[in-house]
Amino acid sequence: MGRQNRIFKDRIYEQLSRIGKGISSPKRLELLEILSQGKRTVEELARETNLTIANASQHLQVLRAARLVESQKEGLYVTCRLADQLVGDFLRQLRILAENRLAEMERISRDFLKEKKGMEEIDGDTLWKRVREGTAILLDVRPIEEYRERHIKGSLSVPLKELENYLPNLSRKQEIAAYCRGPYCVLAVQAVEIMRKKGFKAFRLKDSVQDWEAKGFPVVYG
Amino acid sequence: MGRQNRIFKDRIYEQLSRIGKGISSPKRLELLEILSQGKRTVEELARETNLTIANASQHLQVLRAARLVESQKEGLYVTCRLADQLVGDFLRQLRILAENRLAEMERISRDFLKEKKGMEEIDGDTLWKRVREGTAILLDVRPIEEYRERHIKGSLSVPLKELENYLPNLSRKQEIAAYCRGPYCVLAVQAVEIMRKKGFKAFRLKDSVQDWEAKGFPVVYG
DNA sequence: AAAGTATTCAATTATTTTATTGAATACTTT
DNA sequence: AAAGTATTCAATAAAATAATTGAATACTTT
Repeated sequence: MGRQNRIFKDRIYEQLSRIGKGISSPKRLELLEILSQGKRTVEELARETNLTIANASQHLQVLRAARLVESQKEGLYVTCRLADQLVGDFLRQLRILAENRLAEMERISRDFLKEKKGMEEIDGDTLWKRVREGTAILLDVRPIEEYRERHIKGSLSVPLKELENYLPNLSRKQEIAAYCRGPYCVLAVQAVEIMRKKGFKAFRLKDSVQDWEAKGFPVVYG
Repeated sequence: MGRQNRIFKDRIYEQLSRIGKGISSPKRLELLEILSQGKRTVEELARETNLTIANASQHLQVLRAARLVESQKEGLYVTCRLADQLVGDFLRQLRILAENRLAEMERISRDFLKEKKGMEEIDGDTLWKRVREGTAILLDVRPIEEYRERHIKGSLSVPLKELENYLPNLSRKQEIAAYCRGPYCVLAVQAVEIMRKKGFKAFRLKDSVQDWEAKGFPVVYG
């Protein structure tokens, strides 16, 4: 096939594999998923992923080498962010591919959610209609900064930590849906459990803001 | 965050990383790209990628473990194929992400193509208009089986190996575009070089059939 | 300027992945 | 049934990656 051609191909696929290497470790994928919600310091990332700081820093270097993540010093901390909107889209594609191809994905979710109530698939059209009509209420249970960055139109920011305090403002007659960072973030699951225990009609919306937007529903950018 | 939650996340990201591992090796990416054009035997794959058969077989096992590739014994050979249309789409996304994020991609291509003529970006709309009008001709220089699987509407199958024989049927007055498996396949580059040497007005279309289809142009399935 | 703190670097060890080789397996053809 | 061939398995060595620790760096605050 020609030596030059071989060298060319090897070089190109070498480059493509940089991105593959970036997403070949579970911890790096978790870091990326967190960053898809907004910027974070190395310290925050380490805490959220159960990594030591040195270890998180090392993984972040791999992600920077793959040009998936950018970071800069801001005051005392180094803050990291996804390098591009495209990276977030690509991660969503990866998730969709995995859900389609890897039967284990669904099994793991089912095992985790079994016996938990209110975790059934929610139909977006119905939910959005009810939120608009005011017959259902939609809570964004992520930290407030993430809500400020972008959130589902019509949703209320009630970070999980403040949910208990917020409950008096909610009615037990109304349907309440909670969402967070997506199907593998557990904030909404926890929120629904808390509300169900206290007798609220709570449901979980699996979607992230980006999923919701991809389905054609409206999103508010901060 | 709760032990159960941590275990859940670790399991999910472990699964996602299976796909990441699949695409973390240059050779596996090359195998996948070949398979995106249609099924192949292990032997053919090994030959096209410059791998030993045992080595190719091992990489293919990794790809099967990631559920990206499926294979079955057909007569004397094991034939492999992409497990799903989604896999091909995902690979295209990866390529697009790499082209956007990794400056090296363009540099490597430019270095490879430098001093080669007829490799400039071709505008799809103009090309398609000319092909329709008959003022330009479009050659598919891949092996005929790939053409039969799917090809750009209006294109003619002239596998690279048969190009020399086919040249008498072509006019030096007409514009001739050649395409193959995509921007990192060198068949069209070689075809254009051959034709240019003999005085034909040849150009290269970088797109694969799938790229062409994604841009909204018509494709014929076999 | 000194002290304090967040982050990265460097070195080590453990683990995983890759390439290579030869043997084993499974199917075809004769 | 025997011979032939394509593919995979198994074992090994080489290479790359991951986690851990302590030291070094760079910025802030006092």
